[in-house]
Amino acid sequence: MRTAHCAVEFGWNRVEYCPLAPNRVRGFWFKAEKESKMSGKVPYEETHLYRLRHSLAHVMAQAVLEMFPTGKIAIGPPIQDGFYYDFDLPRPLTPEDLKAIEKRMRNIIKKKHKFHRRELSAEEARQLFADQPYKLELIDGLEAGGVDEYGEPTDEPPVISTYKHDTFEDLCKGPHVDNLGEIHPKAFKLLKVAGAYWRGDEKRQQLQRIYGTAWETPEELEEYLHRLAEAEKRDHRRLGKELDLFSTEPDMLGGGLVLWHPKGGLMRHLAEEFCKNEHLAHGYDLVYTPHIGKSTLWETSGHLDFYRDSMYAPLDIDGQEYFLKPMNCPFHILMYKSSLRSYRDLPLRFAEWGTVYRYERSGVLHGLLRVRGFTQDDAHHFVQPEKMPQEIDFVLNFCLHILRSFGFTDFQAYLSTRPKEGKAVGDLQQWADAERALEDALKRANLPYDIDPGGGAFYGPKIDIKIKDALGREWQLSTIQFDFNLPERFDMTYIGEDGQPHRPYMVHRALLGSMERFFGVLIEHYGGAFPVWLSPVQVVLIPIADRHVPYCRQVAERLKAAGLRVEVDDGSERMGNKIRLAQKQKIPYMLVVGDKEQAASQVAVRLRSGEDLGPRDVAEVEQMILDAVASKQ
RNA sequence: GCCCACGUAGCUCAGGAGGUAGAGCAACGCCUUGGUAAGGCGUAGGUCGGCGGUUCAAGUCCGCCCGUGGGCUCCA
Repeated sequence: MRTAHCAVEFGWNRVEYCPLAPNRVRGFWFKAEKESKMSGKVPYEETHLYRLRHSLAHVMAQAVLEMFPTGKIAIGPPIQDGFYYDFDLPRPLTPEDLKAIEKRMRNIIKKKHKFHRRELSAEEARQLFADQPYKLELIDGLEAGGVDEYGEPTDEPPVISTYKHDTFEDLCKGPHVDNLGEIHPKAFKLLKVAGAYWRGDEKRQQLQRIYGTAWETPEELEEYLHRLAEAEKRDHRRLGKELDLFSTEPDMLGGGLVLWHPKGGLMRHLAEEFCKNEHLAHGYDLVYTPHIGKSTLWETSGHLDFYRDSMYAPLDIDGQEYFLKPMNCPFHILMYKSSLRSYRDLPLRFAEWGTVYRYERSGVLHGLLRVRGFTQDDAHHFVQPEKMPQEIDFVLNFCLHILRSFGFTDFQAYLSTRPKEGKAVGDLQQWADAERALEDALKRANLPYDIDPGGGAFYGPKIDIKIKDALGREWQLSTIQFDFNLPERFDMTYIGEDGQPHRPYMVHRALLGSMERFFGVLIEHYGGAFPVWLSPVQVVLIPIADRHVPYCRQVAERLKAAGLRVEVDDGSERMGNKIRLAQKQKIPYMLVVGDKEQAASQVAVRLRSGEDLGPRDVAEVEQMILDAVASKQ
C-alpha cells in the first residue's frame, strides 16, 4: 500500500514536470512506436536514417580513438535527429576538438569502408575488448542475458556480435549501412559535448558525450539547423524578456521562482478566468486551500515517506512541524471528509489553482518549463467506482475542450495500462474496468492513442495527452489518473443506496498542468503572437503626426469602452518605426491614422501578419476585433 | 548535485598573446510632423557576477563561491 502511494505521487510529478523535450521522452517513444498498433509508421529502428546515424556513431568513435588512443568508449546509439557516443577520455573536449573530430570523420567516410558483422563468443569478445572496461561490462551483461533493451525479460539466447569498418571494431547489435559511401559527408554535424553518466547512474563514472545530428542529404541538415534556429527565436525565455511577460531573478529571489510581470499576469488572469468559468459551468466546485499543513497530514498521505526528497524543510510553528505543500490532494481529501457524503453528492469535483512548491535539483531548472514554485490547474474527482466510466468520459472531453480553446488541435493520447503482476495494487477486475473506461472514453472522444502496455503506475491506469505545437514538437500538458490508493489511506467513504459506507475512487487531473509551464508552451507555440483574446495589448493606434493624436485618443476610448485593450503610440518616432515596434510586440491590430483617416472617421488597419487592410470605418474595425476575441482567434 | 561552456551598460554583444572599458539598440534631451518594419544630433549610463591570489599593473592569468546555458534512465 505504501509503495503504491509512492508511485502515485512520483508519477504525478514526473508526468507534469519532466521537461518533455523530445529527446527526454525518446525512450518511451521508441517503445510506443514499436508496439503501436495505431500509428502504422515504419519503426525508426528499421529506417535507413537510423542505420546511417548508428554508423556515424561508430565513425565518430573511431575518430576519437585515433585522437586519444588511450580513450575508453562506452555506448553510441542513434537518437532522434542524430546520434551520440559516450567516451572516457584523458582530458575534457573543446569545441576545437569537435571540429577536428568532424574533419577526421569526413575523411573516414570518404573511403567508403564496408561494415562487416560477425558473431563471437563471450570469451572471444572479452579478448577483443580487453582494454575497454565499459565493453567488458556490457559483455558480462549480455552473457548473463535475459534482458532486452527495455529491461524486459527475454527467452532468446544472447548473441554477441561486432561490426567492423576500416580499423574500428565495436561491440554492436547493428544494424548499419552497408558501406560508408551511403553517408553524405556534408549531411552531418557534431553539435556539442555534454556530461553523461555511465548507464545513466550518477553514482558511476561521468563520461563525455558527443552529440551529432545526421541526415540523408545536406539540404535536410540545413533544414534541421534552420528548425533549431526557429525554435530558438521562439524560446519562451527570450520572448518573455522581449515582450516583458515574466522574469526570474536567481540572485536575490532564487532559482525556479517566477515573477509574472503585468502583461504576463494579465494573460494568466485571462486564461484562469476563462478556465474557472468553464469549470463552474461543468460541475466543478472551486476551492482554496492553504500553502502549509501539519506533518500528520503528510504522514497520512504518504508524502513524508515517499516524497520527502521533493519537499522543503519543515517550518516550526509552536513546536509543530508544518510543511509547504508539494500537492493539493490531501487538502481536497480533508475537505471531502469534512462532512458525511452520500452517493447523491457524487461525483464531487474540487478544482483549485493551487500553488505548490517542489524541490528540483538546480541543474534541471529551465525557464517556465521546470520550476520550483508553480500553480496547478488541479482537480480531484470523488466518484462511485461504478460511475468511473462516465466520469472519465466527462473529464476527457472537458480536457479537450479546454485545450482546444487555447488553439491546440493536434493531440496524441497515451493509455498506460497495468504493470506486471506483483507491481500493481488493486484487483484485476478494478484494473480491467478502469482500463476499459479509459479506452472507451478515448474512442468516444475520437482521439488517436497509443497504448503503453504496463506503463501505468502501480495505483491505476492513466491517460496522458500530448499536444503538438506549431513547430511539430510534442508537449505533455494533461494527465488524467485513477487513484485506488489515497481513498484507502484517508479512509474515505460515502453512504450508498444501501445505507452502507462505501469507498469512493479518485481521479487526479491537471489539464493545463501548471500555469507556468503552460504559459511557456503557449509562448513557444504562438511565438509570442497570441490569439487576440489573450494578447496583452490588442490594438495600438499609430498617429502619423502629432495633430492626429487627439483623434487617436478618441478612437482608443471608444475601443476601450467596448472592452478592448488599446494603446496610443504618441511618441515622436516616425510611423514606420512605430509599426516596427508594434510588430515586434506582436500586437494584433495596428490602426494607422493620418489626415485622410481622420477626415473620414476611419482608421487604416494593418495586421501583425503584415497584411494591410486599408482604411475602414471605426465601427467596422471594432466589430471585426470583437469577433476575433469572441471566437478566440 | 555532476560534466562542459558562459557571466562586460536595461538588452544584444566587441574587447588577438595582462597596461586604469567600447558598439548597436533601449532610456533621456533637442531638432524633425514624417503614409506601412529603424529620421537626425546630443546626453547620461559599467565596483567588467562575488571573494581571494599572482603581478609594478587583471575585464584579461590562478583558486574558491554564486548564477545562467547545454547535457546527465535514448543501453552494445
